Amino acid sequence: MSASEQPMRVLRPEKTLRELALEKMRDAIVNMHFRAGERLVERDLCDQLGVSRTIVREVLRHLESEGLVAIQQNRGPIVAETTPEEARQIYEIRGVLEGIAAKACAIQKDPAVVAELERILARIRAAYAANELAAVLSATTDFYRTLFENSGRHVAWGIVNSITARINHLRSMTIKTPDRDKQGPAQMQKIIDAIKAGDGAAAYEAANVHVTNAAAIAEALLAEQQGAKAR
Amino acid sequence: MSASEQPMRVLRPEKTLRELALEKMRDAIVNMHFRAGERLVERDLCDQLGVSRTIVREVLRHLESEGLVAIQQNRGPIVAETTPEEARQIYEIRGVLEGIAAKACAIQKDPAVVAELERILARIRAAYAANELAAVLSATTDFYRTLFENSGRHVAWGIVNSITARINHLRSMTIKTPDRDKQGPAQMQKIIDAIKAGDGAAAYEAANVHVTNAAAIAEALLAEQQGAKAR
DNA sequence: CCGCATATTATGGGATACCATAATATCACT
DNA sequence: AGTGATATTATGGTATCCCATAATATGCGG
Repeated sequence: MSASEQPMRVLRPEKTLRELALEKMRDAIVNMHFRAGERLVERDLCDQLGVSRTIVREVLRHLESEGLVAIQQNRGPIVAETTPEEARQIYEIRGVLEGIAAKACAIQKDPAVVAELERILARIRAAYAANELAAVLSATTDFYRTLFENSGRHVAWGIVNSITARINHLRSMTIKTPDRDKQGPAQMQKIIDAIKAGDGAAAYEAANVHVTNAAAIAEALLAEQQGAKAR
Repeated sequence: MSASEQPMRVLRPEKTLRELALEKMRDAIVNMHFRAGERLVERDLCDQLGVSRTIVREVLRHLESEGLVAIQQNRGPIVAETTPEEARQIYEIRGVLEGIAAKACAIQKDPAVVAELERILARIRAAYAANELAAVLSATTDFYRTLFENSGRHVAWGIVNSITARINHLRSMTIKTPDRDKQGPAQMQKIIDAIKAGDGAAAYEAANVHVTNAAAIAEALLAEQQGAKAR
């Protein structure tokens, strides 16, 4: 059969308007094109996105369930503010979830995955060296995605992805921290080493340490901000 | 002051129609008033819920983001089916999240929380004895809610709550299993004991074991079903 | 000029009616 | 029987309504 290799399916990427609007809005919020706490007036968003109010409302509801938008009684949606305490909780959750993904990878011990992770880590180091912080962030996301998807942890990846969006501003701050360009990659290397060794417990630990470390940096930065404000 | 104790606030539970519809729909799906995979025709739901299509659409979108509804290209929403593999992942996630909540409780070691947990566990035992399975489920949910909320893990509780909805049918099956009426409460007692002793690691382990056990039972039941179908 | 009551406006919550299109079902013809 | 044309159903999406309420502006009496 000529079609046995390539299943010849006619795929259609045709996303709905709603999905496009959702991505645009999520992107806008995550990249802070709105101030935290800013009101999101439905009719204004209709103009800005060029879609009807129906769509805007569906999108806002969706983002609410992701925690990026908060809807207050009779006042409508605003950009959700993530408190330091919530950020702490989010880092804690990421710590254990990334831990189990890393552990699962270690147990599988797939050389292809190890190679992929090493390629991505090289990209991260290069991005740090070139001081391209956006590239650091996206490559780091790739690193974790690889961990999750290759161990079949799709549900967990969905959760991590969703909650990480709420602390994106902290992520971009932590990677700018002095020495993080060495510490971060070093910790990720440990994850890879543990996977290569097939050591599940060590992989869990290494992934957990990496997140816990980022959490500590973020907490320090927030405390500093708080201090500066009180001054 | 006569009003000092009871702050005399005129609270308004005034939920929006949308929220009411959302709860009704979620309830209907979780309690399997729809078959898995069944199409959810918007206009029909309008009639059944007595609300406009606007609301129904927002609700369906919301439930999609919770994973209870799946929306397929140009065919509209259907009741999402949770595969055995997804169920496995969900149990794994619950295992670690309930673990960290239990651990946090153990570190706090609050006698009031311990007392509360023991009250709830007594209710669970009573419900098992009376063979009131719905009461077992709701009390078990209370047990875990107590663990999460009293350790301030609100974000994690939200996640657990949401993913647990997707395996509700398995939950009601596992608690019917022979011996689960003894094993389950015994494992929960271990969690309480560890908290009482302030032993974080033991509390994590006990909570994790409880969930892992439920997962194993569910997996066995699913395998059995599969076998029966193939017969 | 201040305090209060009263418009006014902005906006959300919700409902309808409508259109275009895709998927499906029906049917008629050869 | 199988092909093609047609009708039906339902989604994706839009445009407007209406009403209730929160915030703001306005105005008036002292």
